[in-house]
Amino acid sequence: MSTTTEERLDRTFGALADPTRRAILGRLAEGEASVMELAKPFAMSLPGISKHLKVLERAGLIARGRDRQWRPARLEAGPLKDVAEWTERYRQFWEESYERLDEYLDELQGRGKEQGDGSKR
Amino acid sequence: MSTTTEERLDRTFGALADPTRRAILGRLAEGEASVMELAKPFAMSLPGISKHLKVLERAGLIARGRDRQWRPARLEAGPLKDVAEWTERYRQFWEESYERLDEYLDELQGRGKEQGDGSKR
DNA sequence: GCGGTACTTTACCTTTCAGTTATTTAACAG
DNA sequence: CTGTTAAATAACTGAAAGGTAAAGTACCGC
Repeated sequence: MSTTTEERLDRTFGALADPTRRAILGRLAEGEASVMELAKPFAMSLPGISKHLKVLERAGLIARGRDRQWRPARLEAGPLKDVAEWTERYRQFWEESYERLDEYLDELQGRGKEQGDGSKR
Repeated sequence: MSTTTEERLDRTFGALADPTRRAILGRLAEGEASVMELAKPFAMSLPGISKHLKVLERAGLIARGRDRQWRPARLEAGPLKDVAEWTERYRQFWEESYERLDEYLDELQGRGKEQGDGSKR
């Protein structure tokens, strides 16, 4: 039951795989907000928003407070750090493609005449 | 039809929200591999792996080649760059908590006497 | 062509997900 | 206590996800 890193990433990525939930996080980056406030930009019922908040809460991306009849939500970015760290491992691969693109552009510009090119790898 | 950034992020985060698929990407970071090779570590049928590969391909995270009867997959990290950039916006929020922790530790250690501190925010 | 290897596709099943409306709980204002 | 506002919960629906077994496709070696 001890929620492994893998399970945490599952929930975090799962929570982020929805535009409404990402937009809610975007709003919360500006400060905490009530459910009504969070719902305003969306053509969605309140229970719908409530459900999204529960998903975000389960992923640890938000925490809920209490202010009289309001239950404000606030951003908890811890899981996003895990996402950033997971992603970081692949940085070389997307930077690499720019390197290859640069090479290719060099080739086009100047000495463009190596061979017919059978396979990329 | 023009696949917006939002839709691309949906598919990317969605694809990453599964441990099998993340493990496949991890394997592909070491170089391209056939479906059999990719399937080996998992207790899952070949069609299962095939489906996961299709999800990854739709998200643009892998590309498929052809080498005789094999259809090797290779990593395409472009979408991960988008993830890194999306996440970056929230960096201040997870670093912020460490700052507060640092402050707290400073307070405990040495000059613990700024003010009474009524509310955490 | 035939048999084997490496997949992909199809058809199906079960579980989860995103959304709804209707009902219930909680906190306040008179 | 009554009514109103804020939100959560329940019950339901349709669609998508994740898995399987079985059939189909593509390529190779002989």
